[in-house]
Amino acid sequence: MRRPNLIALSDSANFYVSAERIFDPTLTGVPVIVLSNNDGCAIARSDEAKALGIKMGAPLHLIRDKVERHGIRVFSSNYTLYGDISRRVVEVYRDFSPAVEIYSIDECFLDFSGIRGLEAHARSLIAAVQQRIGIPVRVGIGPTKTLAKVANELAKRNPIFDKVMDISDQSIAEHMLSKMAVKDVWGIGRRTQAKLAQIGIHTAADLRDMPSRLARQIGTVTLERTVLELQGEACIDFEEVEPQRQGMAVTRSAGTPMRDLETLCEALAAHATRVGEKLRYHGLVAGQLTVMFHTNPHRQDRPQFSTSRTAELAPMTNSTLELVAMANRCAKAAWPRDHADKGYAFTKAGIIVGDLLRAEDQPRTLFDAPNPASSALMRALDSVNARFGKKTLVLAAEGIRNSGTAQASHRSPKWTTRITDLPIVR
DNA sequence: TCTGGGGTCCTAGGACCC
DNA sequence: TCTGGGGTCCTAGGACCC
Repeated sequence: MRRPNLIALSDSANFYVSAERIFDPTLTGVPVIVLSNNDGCAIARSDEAKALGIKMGAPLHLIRDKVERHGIRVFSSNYTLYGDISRRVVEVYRDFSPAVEIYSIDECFLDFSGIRGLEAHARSLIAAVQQRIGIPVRVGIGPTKTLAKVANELAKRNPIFDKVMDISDQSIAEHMLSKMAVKDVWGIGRRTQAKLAQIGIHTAADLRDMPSRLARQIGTVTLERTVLELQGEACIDFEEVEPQRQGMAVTRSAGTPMRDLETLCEALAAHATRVGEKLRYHGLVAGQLTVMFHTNPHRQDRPQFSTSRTAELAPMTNSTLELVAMANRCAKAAWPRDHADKGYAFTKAGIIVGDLLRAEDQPRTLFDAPNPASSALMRALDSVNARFGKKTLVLAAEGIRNSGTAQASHRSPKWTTRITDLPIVR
């Protein structure tokens, strides 16, 4: 296990917007937002859009007038593009650090142990990412992950630091922590902040100085680790190789509420289908499937219902047919008996799979041999949909009402991964 | 019928993050 | 205040076993 004594956190400013800007220079210096799935709300905003008061997660229909008044440029999310740009940024990072941990699509931890001239090194990295990929990044440096996150946060908030902040020096860290609100520390959310406020802990320095046992009492071991990390003791592993992921989910809010079992099952069939595609793409099989659905929690004036049902997948599978069948069974089992009285309106449904294993590691049993016809069918299904577009072939279980309703009317081209998207090729 | 202690496994839900 | 989707980790409590 790698235990760096100096860690850098590099993150991209407004990553999705920055990715869109690479290929469209007219987006520079103007307000830009990127929307969530289904074009529901704003999930990335350029600095100019933030300055106009567009909040994270603001629903598009509520900011429509602002968008038109200020000529804000609007994009549907283009995850294929962002994923590919992210991969290219990581390649650059590898030239500046012997070990890189990919933390999210726009953040990486880098091992900076033993590097002389930390700030200059960070500035070379920033320049290289800008020049080779065209993405602006910022770097925070500290002795633990939590302190690197603190430093990155400082670099983000204070333009005066010009994108680099190094708090590996004890006295600088001391000064900075006393000025930072505790809620801005990595791992401290609203609930924990409220609890901490009750016992007079308001700044990151207060948190660092609290007894770690007390931290464990009022929070969990997670809060205790945060305290120790702020003190400079590394408690969170540096994960160079991506750990085997534990689960995978596809959940969606429904445009129109689902009021009967049939409609719910159609939505779940579509989600299970997508889960199957993701499993096969990653070469995984699942041993467990969970169905969840609930009413709108923001409408407390309406009858509330929230449930989930988990079932074992034996043998393990990534076959759409089996996933959809199991989703159906779970949905029926979980369907509320008092629905006729209450008339629940379900606004969200999802499929979660767990117990994931690489398909080649799947245990073979004598009686449950994998069905070769099914895997050949799935390969055919995937290749047709890859060639002719998503949802060219679907299971009838998805129904026809739902098909093609996903909104993405402002999608940019897949500039780096789909040659036919390039204007010159069309 | 009432009573002990200790352990594992599973699930649901909470909290947080990007 | 309103709100999207996909993750992780942790804890409490129930079921079950010896």
